[in-house]
Amino acid sequence: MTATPTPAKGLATRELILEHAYERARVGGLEGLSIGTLATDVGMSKSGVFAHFGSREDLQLAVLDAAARRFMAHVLVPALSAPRGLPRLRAIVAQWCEWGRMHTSGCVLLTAAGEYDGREGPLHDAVVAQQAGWRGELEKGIAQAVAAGHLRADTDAPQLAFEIYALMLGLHHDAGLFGFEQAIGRVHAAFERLWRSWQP
Amino acid sequence: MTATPTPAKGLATRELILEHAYERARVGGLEGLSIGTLATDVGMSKSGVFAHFGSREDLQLAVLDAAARRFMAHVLVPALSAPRGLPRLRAIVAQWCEWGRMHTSGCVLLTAAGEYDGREGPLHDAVVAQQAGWRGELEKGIAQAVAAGHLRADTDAPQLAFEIYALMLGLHHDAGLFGFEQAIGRVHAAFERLWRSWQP
DNA sequence: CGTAAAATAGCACGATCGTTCGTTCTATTG
DNA sequence: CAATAGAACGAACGATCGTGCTATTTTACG
Repeated sequence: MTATPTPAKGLATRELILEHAYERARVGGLEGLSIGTLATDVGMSKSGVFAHFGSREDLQLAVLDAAARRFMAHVLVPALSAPRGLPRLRAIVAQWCEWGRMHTSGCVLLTAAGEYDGREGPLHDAVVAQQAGWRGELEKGIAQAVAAGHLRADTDAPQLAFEIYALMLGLHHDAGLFGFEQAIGRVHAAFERLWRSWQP
Repeated sequence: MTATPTPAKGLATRELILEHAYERARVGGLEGLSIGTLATDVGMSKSGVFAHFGSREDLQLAVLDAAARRFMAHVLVPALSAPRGLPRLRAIVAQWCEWGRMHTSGCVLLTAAGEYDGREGPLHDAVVAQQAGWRGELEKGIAQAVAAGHLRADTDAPQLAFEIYALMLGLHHDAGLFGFEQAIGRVHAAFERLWRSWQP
């Protein structure tokens, strides 16, 4: 069926490692990743794991990238099948909430934002680029909703995108500490108020 | 003047260690704290530092507690001199924003929430207790504003407290990644809308 | 001043860290 | 079959980790 275009067979191993690393990073963050424990997870030697990435930092970058791809595939891609404008925006939020439910025990992207927002280096740059890109997607969706007349013409897209993001941060925060069910109720209520306050 | 009731002189050393540890934890989190580097910071031996806390975990708990005390002293205490109700609530938010400006490079309390929300143990419990306590203070302030007629009588205090907290999470997130000045503008705009939507 | 207690230093331990190196195994290719 | 490239292993490295122990120094008190 799906023939591997590149003959690389050991590339599947790399993917397997990233899968385990992703789960580890959800709990302990990218900074908590260690090649030794990771090697035990996948049943390989430390040097075997190490060879796939060349350095711990490159492993962390690969995990961050994998997390971003997962997020986009789970949140943005399904929402694109909803009609442009507010419906798609609502679909994005709905998928995002579902993502939050699946990641109550920790999200790699948000954890990474907290880990590297005060430092320098490739990981910081990657986090900023990832976050800026996602914010841009949000703003694009908002602009489409404005163009479709679903939101007020004078809607401040970056402002609304910020408030949406803030609510999702609140969801993740409260879900992790106080439980998802309570948090998602608050988020839904807040979003209804938010949409209403920007409706034309 | 202020005579030390307990004769402990070396207790000042403990405070000095906590001061350095607090600064370290702002960047690297409580999980990034190491007794070795901390000892170098304060110019002591590892064992000398270690003896003040008995274990790394107790050190982390002490830093977390110190951070909470600092937060309360900087945000809640000054706001208590403002009149009850909405003015005090606004004062809390204002002081909180100022706290956020001072901690653009990382806040121990928020970092800790992200580090331990998916784990078990004393640190998790301490974080939950700290966050629940602060949320309770917010709700108390909201209830007073409702009682004073500054907010609608049917105001859902936990809901409003959640939304306030979410905006502050947004401030910290955006300030760390995209700069404080841009973020604080968005937060101010969002808060004005928020107060208005709950006014009687 | 002398003495008990607290504070700090020094040293060592087992463990783990990221990384390097040389070797072995496997599979593809000519 | 022989040659070659890639993948994984195993051992070792220097460093650092948290944590015990035992001296030694410093402080507080009678």
